[in-house]
Amino acid sequence: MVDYCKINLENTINSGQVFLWKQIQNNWFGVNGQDVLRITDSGKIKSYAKQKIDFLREKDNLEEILRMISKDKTTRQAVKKYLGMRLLRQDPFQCLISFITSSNSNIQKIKSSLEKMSKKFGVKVKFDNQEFFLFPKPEKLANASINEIKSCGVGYRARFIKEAANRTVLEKINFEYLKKSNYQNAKEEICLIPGVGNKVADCVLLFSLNKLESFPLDRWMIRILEKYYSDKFQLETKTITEKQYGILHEKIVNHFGPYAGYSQQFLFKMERENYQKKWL
DNA sequence: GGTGAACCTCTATG
DNA sequence: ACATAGAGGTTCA
Repeated sequence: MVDYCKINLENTINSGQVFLWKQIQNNWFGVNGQDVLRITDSGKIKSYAKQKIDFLREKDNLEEILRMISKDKTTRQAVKKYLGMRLLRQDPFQCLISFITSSNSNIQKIKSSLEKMSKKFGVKVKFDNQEFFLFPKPEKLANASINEIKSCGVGYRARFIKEAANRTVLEKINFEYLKKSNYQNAKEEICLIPGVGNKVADCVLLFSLNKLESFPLDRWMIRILEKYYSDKFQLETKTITEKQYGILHEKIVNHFGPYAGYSQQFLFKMERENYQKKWL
């Protein structure tokens, strides 16, 4: 087995993609929508709901992708160091709510809010002799009051969460349609949801809707671009406006190619680890 | 079209 | 103890 084939689950889970995962002995357990997954260190998945989903994106041609995104010294280094890290294919609704919750927040707080939300609005299940709370169904959050949602510690984001859930129920957002649609179109659609801007949209597109050219630009990525790519991606304004975000994204895809999202994940992981941030 | 402020909440820092 | 800054952003004026 060539080493790029071997997954590093810990690095994968702790790379800012998912928030409701924990390690129990040699297994990782995580809530994924209306399902709970158990993954062994070697990457074998057991699904509570007996779903067959390619959660670890095992059908991606990693050899080709890693070769294609290794366009410069920085990415080559990041890819080499975190070779076993993968992008995950998450439940779209959970992913959407997670990243609406993430805005102007931090990992610990996002985790705590999502755990509270699952506990309050999700169904309790038993899997492998452990208790889990599934992620709330869209109807449940759509019917909840703003104050009930606020009690999960999400603050002003509560109304965004309710509205996103509501639009999902009413099929104003249709994830299956967005999966089939192209990047630009899917992004425009998803940005119509209040609380969803460029960054949150790109996270949802990359982590749950298979848009591998998404390249979420948050504070960290901007910092990384300034540090390693100041020659390639000159920032034209002080703050990243809607227009600048688009221009920057185009330059990024021109440089990294159609799998730019993978490069983002490696760069992000490397920089975070360099700063030795606690993920918890 | 770009800028700056406000926004919930929690934590780290002084 | 208390104030202030900052955090995987977005919206509004």
